[in-house]
This record gives sequence, structure tokens and C-alpha cells, in this order.
Amino acid sequence: MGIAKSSAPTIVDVANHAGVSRATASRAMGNYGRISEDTVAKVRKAAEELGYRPNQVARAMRQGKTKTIGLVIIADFTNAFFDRATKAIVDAAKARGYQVLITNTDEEIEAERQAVGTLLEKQVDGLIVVPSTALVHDHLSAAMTGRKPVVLIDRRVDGISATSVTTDDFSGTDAAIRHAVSMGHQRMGFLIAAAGVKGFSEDRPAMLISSVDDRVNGFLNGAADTGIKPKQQHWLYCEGKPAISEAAVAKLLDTPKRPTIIFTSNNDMALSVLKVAGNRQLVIGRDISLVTVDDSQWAAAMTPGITVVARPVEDLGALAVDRLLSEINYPGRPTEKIILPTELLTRGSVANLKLRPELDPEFKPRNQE
Amino acid sequence: MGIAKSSAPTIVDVANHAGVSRATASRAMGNYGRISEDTVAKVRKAAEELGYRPNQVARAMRQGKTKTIGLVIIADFTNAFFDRATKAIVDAAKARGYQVLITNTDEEIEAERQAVGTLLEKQVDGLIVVPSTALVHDHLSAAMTGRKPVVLIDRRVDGISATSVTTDDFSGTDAAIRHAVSMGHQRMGFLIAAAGVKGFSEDRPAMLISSVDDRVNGFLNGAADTGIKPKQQHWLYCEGKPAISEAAVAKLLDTPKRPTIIFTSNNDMALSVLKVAGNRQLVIGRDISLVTVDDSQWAAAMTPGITVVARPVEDLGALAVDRLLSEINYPGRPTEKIILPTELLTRGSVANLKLRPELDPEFKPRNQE
DNA sequence: GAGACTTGCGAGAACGTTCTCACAAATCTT
DNA sequence: AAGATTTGTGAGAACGTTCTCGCAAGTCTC
Repeated sequence: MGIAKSSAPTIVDVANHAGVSRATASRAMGNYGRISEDTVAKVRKAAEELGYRPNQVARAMRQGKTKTIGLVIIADFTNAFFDRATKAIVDAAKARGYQVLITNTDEEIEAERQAVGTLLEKQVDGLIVVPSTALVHDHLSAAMTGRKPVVLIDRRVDGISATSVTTDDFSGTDAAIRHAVSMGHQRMGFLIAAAGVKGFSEDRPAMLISSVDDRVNGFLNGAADTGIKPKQQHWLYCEGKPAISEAAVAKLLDTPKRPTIIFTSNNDMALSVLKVAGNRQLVIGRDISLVTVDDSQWAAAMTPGITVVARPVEDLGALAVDRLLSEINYPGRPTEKIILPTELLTRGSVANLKLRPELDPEFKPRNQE
Repeated sequence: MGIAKSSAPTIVDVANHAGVSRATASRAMGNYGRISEDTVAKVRKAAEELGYRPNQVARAMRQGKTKTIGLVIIADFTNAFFDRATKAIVDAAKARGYQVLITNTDEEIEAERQAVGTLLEKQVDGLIVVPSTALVHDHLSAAMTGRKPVVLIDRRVDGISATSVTTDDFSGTDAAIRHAVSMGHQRMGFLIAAAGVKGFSEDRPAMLISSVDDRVNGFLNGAADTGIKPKQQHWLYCEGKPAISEAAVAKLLDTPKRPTIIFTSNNDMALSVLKVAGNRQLVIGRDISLVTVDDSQWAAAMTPGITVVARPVEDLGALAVDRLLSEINYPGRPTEKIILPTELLTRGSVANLKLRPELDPEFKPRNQE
């Protein structure tokens, strides 16, 4: 009841309606300080009647805490990481009373720098960042100096003390190679996402993001341990555009003694393999084998299923929120570089050349019957 | 330079450092009011030296505008809509100087109600909502009464005056049916996502979300116009969980005269078809045909490609931001129900039974040679 | 039953900005 | 050259909260 107000009711309206002071009304709504139960009930009732909603901007202004975290993420192409991580982070934050301000950098450092700046101006309590490069981190360090905790996910950055939550891509790729070798594969293609490269190239670029670097090293380790000779390896570092990676796949398939298996460092490139192989009537898991990083619904549903290095992205997101909030609420906590385990999910996309050596186009039958 | 301060510099620090008043410093930073160029330069220099960043919370408090919009979206399973729409909205908002606070309702009305409340408390300037149900909208109407514009996307809600941006799913599904008929299909399965249903059922639930309702009506229209008899239609309304939809697919494939083609109302269900068909050695586009709604990278990359009703999700997101901002900045603008066109992308997942009638398991050769 | 302590509440400041108003100095009129 | 107008600046209020402090009334202690 009462006179219709043009603007939303404030704590003053509630106080007047309940016949108490502003301070008392605030205490009643906020459950703090000394206050009698009767007064709380009276104020709550008044608030209810007026449809009062506390103004969190004003509260943030006074308390210096917005209960909001900033998410700086990369959402290009079908990036299989983006949707899973975002959902996990948003849900975990909500469960702990925080909201998420989201910004997208299309893997561009300037966009990232600007996004961090904007989020800091909005007074977020902390940041979760997928760093677009390991080379530049002054803006992140500056945020930390300004007492805003930063948690990096998916990729590490050297020379910064921030907590990071990443996955053990080295072991994942290493395991993938061993699996391939156990299935009789020797000639291996490797398609590696590299933001800095123009087109594609066999030369390793100066800097790779840490997760991709780990995948490369895991590949090398697995290959060395299983006796795969460098000559049998076909490497292509490749920028992200679908047209480019499709050309790279074509190039791999056109090599004289072409690989029997292709590893791709992300899902977009795996899709390029599917597409180009399909155009050439090559059947995955028979004529050409495929392993990629990151599981997905379609990788599991296809026939054959795609063998993948699965990463616990949901756990990663939830853990990042967990760490960030503890650094927000207990400043000075030591930071940590957390590495979550990966898992090789073997499906049908890797042909068993030991059982069916004739699937290798280079196969020469010893004796014909 | 200067004495190290524990907290971030404010406009007062800038004013002192530049030797002007708070008001003048604010004018210099904000480019408004009467102010000399010399003073602007002096203040800007001081701000630069101190590393001043305006506190947007304080600004929001004073101006009553946060330059933030709230996004209430559904991110369950692989929802192909979520990532594309989110990216489009975030990018469009950023381009116009707005940030996005994102919350996820797992298609639960209570979560939606709570999310809207939280976002309003955070004083967002407007809301973009994927409504989880068409039945309840008091919280959305209340937001609009409180002068916070609301734009609905993906799904319409009757009885609310909010602007909505949806896609013409009726025509899309209608076109899909006609295409199927032109390819010789007569017995059709239809797998329809329905949140309210337990398990799956042939009975149409009391309420479907508008986009799904449009798909059903488009199916019926296309079927009626092309002379498909109701007896040849196999309908299953189905809840979202993968295990359930896989059981529903199995049921369709087990019907005595099973459908030659299955339409699914979303990508999750299409993946269930892929999976179950694969398990039974049925090849998509040969033994069983498939059409779904929403294009995706994998649908295009697979062999055969999946025929889809493509919806302009990026346009939809950008347009939603556009409309929302114009309602924010020009209150009282008339609202509008915008419907964007869909497009049938025909790929190989629909077998041509006219050319190859023997692909129909019910095919009886007229004369054997 | 008088001092010590506890309880409940209100007055006022504070958070960092922008906006309104007032006013002095500079410039324009004729 | 005196009034009228424009220009540039500062003082202070305002946004809606929460927090600190002080004070009156109530309760305990011996």
C-alpha cells in the first residue's frame, strides 16, 4: 500500500514504512549487528510489502566488494573449451554467491588488455583469464599488484605468480602416441594450432601457448620412447582458420608416404580432418586414423567414435572459481600451479594396423595366396 | 612518482595532483561541461601519471546506469545455441560499450526467477533472457514495470509485451519435411525435446516452448501439404537426458515398419540418433536418414554431412543486443516480435529413396531379374 | 540498590563519482 | 566603457548502502 513511487524503493523507504531508522533497517535486512527479533520481523515485513530489493551497486560502493568476478576467455570458432568452461565457472560462482562478468578476446592480446582494464574499472573482486599469449602479462601483473587476484586457466604464463589451473596435456598426448604405436602406427601426422603462424608451416614458431607446447612435447616424448623416427613424423603448425587447416590436412594426405594417423591439437582441426578425409572417400578409423584433444558429444556419438585426450574442463572451471574465491577472501594465500590429469578415451578412430596391416597404404604383402 | 598509496587512486588524487578541484578533474576525464583544453591536458597527464582508473561502480551509483546487461541463458548439455548466442551477445555488447553479466538457468523456472532478481539487484540496465517456460513470466513483467527493458530470445512468451527475437522454425521444419518427401520418404519419426515430460511419450505435453511448438506445427503443416498420413508419423516427446533420448531412438528404430527418416528438434537428440544408429550398424544417409535443427561444425564436417535447419544464431544475438540497447537508451520505444528466417542446408544425411528405393527396409521389388 | 555490563537503536560519516548551482574573470556588444 | 554574455572553475549535494560511534534503557552482580 501507500503512494506509488516512480523509482524503486530504497532502504529509506523500508525504514520509514517500518518506523525505524535507516541503520536499523539495514541491520534487519543484512542480519548483522545488535538487533531484536521483533524489529527484524517488522522490517522484513515492510520490505516485503514494498517489494524492496537491496541495491548491490550501493552496497558494493560502501563495502568495496562487488561479489562479481571477471571472466576473460577465448571464444573463437567452436572452441570446445569455451562453453564447458564458461558454464562450469558461472555455475560454481553462483553457488558461492558470485556473479560473472564475461568478456571475449578473440585470442588478441590488445582485446585482452582492454577487457582486463574494463573489468577492473567495474571493480570485479578477481579475474579468471585464459591468457591469449604467454609473452605479455604486464596487465595481469598490474591487476595483482592492485590486490585483485588472478587465476589463469587452460594455459600457464611464465614469470607471473598467479595461480593457474591447467591440464596434463603432456601425459595425455604421450599416452595417445603410445596407444597409436601399440595399434601398429608408425607414420604420424601432427596438426598443431599456432596463433602466430600465417597459413601453415613445418617450422616451429618462436612461442606456443603452454597447453599446445605441452602437447608437442608429449608427442615428442612418446615418439622417442616408442622408437618412432623423426622422418616418420609430419608436423604442421597451423593458424586457426578452417580453410587453412583444411589445406594443411590435404597437404598431409598428399605426402608421398602419407601418415596412417593424424593427431590434432584441438577439435577444430579434427573437424577439418573429418571434412577433408570425407571428401576423399577416406573412412576414419580405416583409411586414416585420428586422435584429438578434448572430448565432445559428437566425438563420442559418431561412428566410429573419435579417440580423444579428454580434459576435465568442468573440474578445471570449478576449481578455478574455488581458488579465486579463496584468494579473494583470504588475501595473501600462496598461489599454486595446479595441473589436472587427462585421460585417453580410446574409441574406433584409431585403426588396428597390427590386426589389419593391409589398411596401411604402404603395406606390401609378403606372400600372396 | 609520489607517495605510494595503499589503495587505487581516485579522482580526488588526480585533482590534487593536477592542482584543480574534484569537479574540474571529473569534467576533464569525462569530456563534458565547460572546460579549457589546457586543463583537460593537465588533468589527463596527472591521471596518466597516477595510473588512475575511474571507478565504474561509483559512476553507476551516481548516474543510475551500470552499462551492464544481464544475460539469462540455458546451458544444458551441448546446447548448440548457448555458445554461439553468448559469444554474439558479448561481442555485440562490448562493441557498444556494455558488459555482460551472465547467469545460467538449467531450464528451471526457479533458477530463472532467482537469476533475474540477482541481476536486477546488480542494477543491470536491461536483460536478455532465454525463457525456460512460456507459462510463468511475472518476474519478467515485474522487471519491465521497474523500467528495465527485457528482450526474449530463442523462445516467445505469450502475454508479455517484451521484444522477442526468434527464428522461423515453422518454415524451417516445414521445408525439411518437403525436402524429405521429395527424396521419397514417407514414414517419418519425430523426436521432440520437451522439458516437462518424464522419460518419453507419444502424448503431446500441455505446453511446449514456442520454438519447439513451431517445429511441431511446421512438421504437421509440411506433412499435411505433402500428403503424409498421420499413421506414417512416429512422434516421441522426450526429456533432455541423453540416456532417455537414446532409448527413444531405439524405440523408433524398433517399430515394426520403422521410419526411414528421423527429425530431431535439437542437436542433442541428433547425436543420440548417431550413437544408436552406429551401435546397430545403421549408416546415416543410407540405412536411416536424419535432419535436425541448428547447424554446427560437426554436422558440416561429418561424412555424410547432416542436413539441418540452420538458424542465424549470431544475427539473433546481435539483434537482441541492438534492440535492448535502443530500449534502454530511448525508453518507451514500441516493442516488437522479430522473427528471423531459417534455412534448410541439405547435405548427405537424407537418403534419396527415389533413386535407391531398395534402401527402404520395407521395399518389395516388383519384378526380380 | 548502585555500579558494571549488555542490548537495541539512531545520527552521521563514508565509499567515488557526477551534477547543479553560483560566481569571478574574460569576452562581446553598441 | 559600461552593461550583457560567455567561459572556466569550485563548493557542495546527491546516489543507496554500511559502519562507527554514542547513548538510553534494560539486565546482571554482590
